[in-house]
Amino acid sequence: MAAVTGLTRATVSALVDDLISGGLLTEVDPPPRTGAGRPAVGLALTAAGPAGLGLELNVDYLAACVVDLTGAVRQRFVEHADQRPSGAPDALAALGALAARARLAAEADGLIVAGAALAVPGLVTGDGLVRVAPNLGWQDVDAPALLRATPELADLPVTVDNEANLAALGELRVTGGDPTFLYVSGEIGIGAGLVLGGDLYRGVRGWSGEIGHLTVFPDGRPCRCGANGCLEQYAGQEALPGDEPLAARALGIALAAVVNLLDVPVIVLGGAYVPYFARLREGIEAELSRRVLTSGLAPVSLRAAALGADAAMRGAADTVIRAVRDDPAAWLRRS
Amino acid sequence: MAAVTGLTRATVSALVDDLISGGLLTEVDPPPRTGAGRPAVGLALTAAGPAGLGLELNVDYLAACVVDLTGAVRQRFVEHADQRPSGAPDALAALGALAARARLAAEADGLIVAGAALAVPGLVTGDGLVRVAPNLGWQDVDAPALLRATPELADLPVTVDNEANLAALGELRVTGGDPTFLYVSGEIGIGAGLVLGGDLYRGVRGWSGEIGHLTVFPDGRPCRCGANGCLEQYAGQEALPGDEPLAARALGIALAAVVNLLDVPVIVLGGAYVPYFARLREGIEAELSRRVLTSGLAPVSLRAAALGADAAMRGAADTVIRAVRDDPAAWLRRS
DNA sequence: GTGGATTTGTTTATTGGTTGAATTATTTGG
DNA sequence: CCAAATAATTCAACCAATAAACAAATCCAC
Repeated sequence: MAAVTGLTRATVSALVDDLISGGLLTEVDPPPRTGAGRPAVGLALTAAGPAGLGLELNVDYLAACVVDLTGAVRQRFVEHADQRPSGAPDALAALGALAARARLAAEADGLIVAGAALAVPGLVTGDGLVRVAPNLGWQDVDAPALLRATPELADLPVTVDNEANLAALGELRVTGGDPTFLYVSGEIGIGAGLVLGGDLYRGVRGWSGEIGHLTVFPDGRPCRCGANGCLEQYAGQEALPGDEPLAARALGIALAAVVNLLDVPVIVLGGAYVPYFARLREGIEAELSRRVLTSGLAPVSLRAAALGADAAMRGAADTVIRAVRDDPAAWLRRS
Repeated sequence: MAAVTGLTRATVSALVDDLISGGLLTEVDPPPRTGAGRPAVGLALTAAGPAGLGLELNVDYLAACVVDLTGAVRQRFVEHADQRPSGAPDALAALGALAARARLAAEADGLIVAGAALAVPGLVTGDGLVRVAPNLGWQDVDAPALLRATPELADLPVTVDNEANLAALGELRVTGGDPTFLYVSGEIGIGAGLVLGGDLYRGVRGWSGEIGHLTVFPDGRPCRCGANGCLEQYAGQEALPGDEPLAARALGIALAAVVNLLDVPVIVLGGAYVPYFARLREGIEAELSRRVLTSGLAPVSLRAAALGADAAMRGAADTVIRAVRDDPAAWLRRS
């Protein structure tokens, strides 16, 4: 560890001691030997320390999970039900009940839930206000306040973010490899989460990733947003089943724009695109190689998401874990 | 300063002393009084310390300037000549001669040139290799090596970057206000520089900003890149004069894509677009308000660049200055 | 086996940069 | 002219990291 961080061994020892006594690290069996010398002590993130509560409220389901420091899913609850008729207060109360069950089960298991993060399909401001969630029929909903109305969650810090953004983070955690990629989530609408150098790019106001409304055919089909020819009208969950070649062409045109603009080397298709991936791939790649200026220098890599419908809630839980991991001293002060 | 940084006054004094004795700060007249108490000592970046050499090699001109720590342009040389027939070695030798004149004049004036940065219209890798510069006819040119062949520049660290990227940085320096914006440079081709939170986003391989090849009309005019309907074919310097309404529509469609994707609140049009701005504005804004999903929540601000043709070389010089400013201790160790 | 080489981890004194409290300096306002 | 206010410096104390020596635990060669 000293070699990796550039710190001296003495410093690393002191810091590791703090993390062990603070319950963030545990000593485990030593790693396999590599040659002569005293064997190193194995270190691992503890499975019994702080954990993150990941929540998702989507059009047709509620979900809650608890993920520990090692990234393992320790609790998982999903409830399928159309949330559109409920209205925001009832929907968030139902999610609160689910979240409370997940939290209590996790804490009975020795975990300490450090915070919660909520994924919603809509535009969210930095303080958790859901400005618009078209497919839920929401407008200006104070989601953290409604969620904390559940007594068992009243003491938890709650953040809210767009569903595609958090799904992208969930994917990042799993893939490990590429720290820069675009995650495209095909649901009723089409959202995207942009991960640049391992960090989610949210935009100045948190409204980035609205790839569903990129113009593909300027005089094309009218969209419910008021414009014409939006990607969503050709590659959304409703347009997709009938006409995969057109959907692939539209996706390819939109994704080529992203790559030309941002030099993103990897694109991950998630949500409803996963089962269609084999049928879409060739058509998308044809447009990418034709329209991306640098495709001759380095091809764009296209793949299906590794996580399924859990991606957003996993990513949500991960933001909580990540906050602890990025500033463990703050967590130690808190305990 | 202590209040702003959160450091104690004692610490600030010590650091400021170092910067003054190192020749980066000077004491100036005190700021206007605000009430009782001992007046504060005024501090300003010194005009006689390190400076940046900003260079630009473009299709029809060469340019060099020296900018001091305060941001003032202390030397400026421009030479108009078509660079396409010359070839890379001759063009860079001519630019080297111009740069040497600028450097010598600046150093006679008490400045110390800390480094050079070069703007070129092409795709550049992280180590300064120009992979492709289509409008110059260049391919795989080691620009730093060719530039340092000029004896007076042999000792300077040289970086190379895309012209639109550096122009965006130049504009950032001047505007001061918005730390997140897209700069669109209309030349023979169309390039863009993306400034996110005060930092230039270059992409994984440094190939971001190729907005000229965003697809606007998928079955439209053939482009020299091999695709159809690229923005460049409708809003490039050659297509522009005839048909401003079409150009504005094409630009609006492409810029709406950028805003939907990245939530960028400000767009700056530079280069050849500056004289056309009044004629393009209305058409672009119409498309933006129609096609940007969040245009109802917060309108996109559109304006013409403040710097003219000097933007790229000013931005280039600024990268050198910025390196000193961001790590003054490294500069002090060097001297 | 035994001893040297090798690697890991701890101990110790030292360093460098920051803090906090007290002190000095310089102005305004009554 | 004095009190209040603000600015800047001095100096002892502290903290985190360093460097170097030392102790511990293993492999390997003989």
